[in-house]
Amino acid sequence: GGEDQEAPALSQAELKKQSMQEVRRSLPIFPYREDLLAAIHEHQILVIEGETGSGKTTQIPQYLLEDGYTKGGMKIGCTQPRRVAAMSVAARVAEEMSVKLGNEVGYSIRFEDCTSERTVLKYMTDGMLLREFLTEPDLASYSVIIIDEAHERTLHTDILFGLIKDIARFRPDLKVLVASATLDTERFSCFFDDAPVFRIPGRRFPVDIFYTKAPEADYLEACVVSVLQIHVTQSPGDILVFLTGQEEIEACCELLQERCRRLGSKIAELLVLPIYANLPSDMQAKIFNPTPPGARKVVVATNIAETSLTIDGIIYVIDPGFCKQKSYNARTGMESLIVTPCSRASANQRAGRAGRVAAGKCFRLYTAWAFKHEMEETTVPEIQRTNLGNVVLLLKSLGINDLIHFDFMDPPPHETLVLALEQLYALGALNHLGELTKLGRRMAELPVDPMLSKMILASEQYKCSEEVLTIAAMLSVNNSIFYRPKDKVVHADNARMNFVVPGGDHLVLLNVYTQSGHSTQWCYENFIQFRSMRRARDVRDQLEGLMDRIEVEVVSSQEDSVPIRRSRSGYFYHTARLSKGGYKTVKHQQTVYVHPNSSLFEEQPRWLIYHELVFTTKEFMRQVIEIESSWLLEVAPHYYKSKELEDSSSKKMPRKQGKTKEELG
DNA sequence: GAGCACTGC
Repeated sequence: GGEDQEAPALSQAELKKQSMQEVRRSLPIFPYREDLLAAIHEHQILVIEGETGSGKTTQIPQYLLEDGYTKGGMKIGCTQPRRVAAMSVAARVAEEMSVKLGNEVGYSIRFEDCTSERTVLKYMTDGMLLREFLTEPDLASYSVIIIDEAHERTLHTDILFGLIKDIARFRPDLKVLVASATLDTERFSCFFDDAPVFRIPGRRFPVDIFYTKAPEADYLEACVVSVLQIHVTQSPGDILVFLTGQEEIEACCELLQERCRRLGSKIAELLVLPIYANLPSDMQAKIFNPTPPGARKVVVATNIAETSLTIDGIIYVIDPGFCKQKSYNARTGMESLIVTPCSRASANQRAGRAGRVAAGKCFRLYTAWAFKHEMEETTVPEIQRTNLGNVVLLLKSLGINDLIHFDFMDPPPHETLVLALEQLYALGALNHLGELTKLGRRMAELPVDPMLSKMILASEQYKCSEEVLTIAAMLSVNNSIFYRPKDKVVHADNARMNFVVPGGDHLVLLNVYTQSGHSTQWCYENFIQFRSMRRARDVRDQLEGLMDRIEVEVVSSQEDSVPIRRSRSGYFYHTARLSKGGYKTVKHQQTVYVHPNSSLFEEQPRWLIYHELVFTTKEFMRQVIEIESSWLLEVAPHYYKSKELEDSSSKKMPRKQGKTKEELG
């Protein structure tokens, strides 16, 4: 001993805290801290234009907290379009504040609430905040709401715009921040009654953009050639190629591998890696492995690499300028997924992926003229491309009766709203005045499409809610449950055949779920997508948890499929009858076909109900179940005239059947 | 006999 100790050395934790504060102070947003707080103090609504890497998402809530906006336990809420972002940003902020995640800083996403009584900084998905309106219509527990990534214009964000603008009028103490990338901030400002725009620069490297001199006839081939050219002529750095879907990506990867094989040792090693959302996780993870020295990595991706994930080391981007986009035709109720030219905003986002670590280059496989004249400025917002049944039900249950005049930033097509209202009326969720019924109120509690929630509520009377909950969960998993890799098509189809039971696809799905071991091993052996099964189980658990609140008893019909199929007739809007060559929808006499993947593809029953109508090569009904036409009159006498249900192809049908119309009134 | 962009409650 005997040594004089001066001030005690800083502990590990304190050192870490200090360096973290240094990082915070080095962010581009830091010099703007005081001005930003002053602007927020002065204005109720502020649009914040901040590029990626400015630090706005992690810092602004902390600045507000430091400035006293959480006094008295008031919360600061910040929405994100994606679950992963909400989780990871919350974790980062908790670390910066040296608190345990879930205490002062937390997040809330579907299936997972990581918040507590103490939580004052709450990150959440935009859909989650939308649901919160149901329990707290004025958001009274919040002092600030931040809508982040507003430029993405997700369906939920767009609805939030209208609702928040409305409550801001009678809650002058509520601060609203709309944060967006450099895009369209004027439009946001205009929508929010000329709210001022506060600009924060980002930290990005320059990206040189190159166009082709003439349009490319075959963009897949052009991609392959460009990759090889970059590989041979350009300095080190990985390549990111944007294609539209799995099939294209597989084809591109195969072509690249084949040409590299042919060139052999004449060129350096090229690692070719595909990435798309449906790719099994272990294969997805490969894109993040560091590139070995001397080699080059090329990642061939869908739009997933545009926003959802970032790959380090990308210096070169190849952009053919196309993407797959969903659209919805409200006149026919049909969805389609079509390859379309992407927007200029999307093209710029793609190019930006080349400038995250160093200066980069983007090769656009179209002409500068096409960029300027043939591409739309921004992508059509989701609200204008989708079925709105769910959203309309939610807004109705928030007491918004006049949806036609709701303050949408970009209103959906009139027909989409009308069809949604019509269907809700037909389901009994709305009365003839367009007001929510008791049934509608119960339906709104369930986070599924109205026709699925109707099915769940109908199952009560047929005593088969246990089974119907499972079917609803399986149907709301939009991906195919069945895994069908190209090289094992026969095995996969055999595995699938093992699950087939009579009655229709819904019963097959029920069978898969019932037999499922839910383990990765079981799924792998049975050619079932593990991720889809896990999701179905999560959805089912959530729905089952809500049954108490809507007063539905969870009971099983055991082996009997009739009650299950009867519950399904809640889907009477989606009825089709066999007619020569295919089917005709009962309501619009539209010609449609059973999807070849359906278990009823060969049986062709006289009457069936389909889950969805999708246009690909033909008008296909996906997920169909056999029913009896008499059930339809039972569940929807107000909707069907018995004449429509007469079976003209059957000579056995007695003519007096038509009288039931009068009998049913 | 066809085929699955991406999110989210």
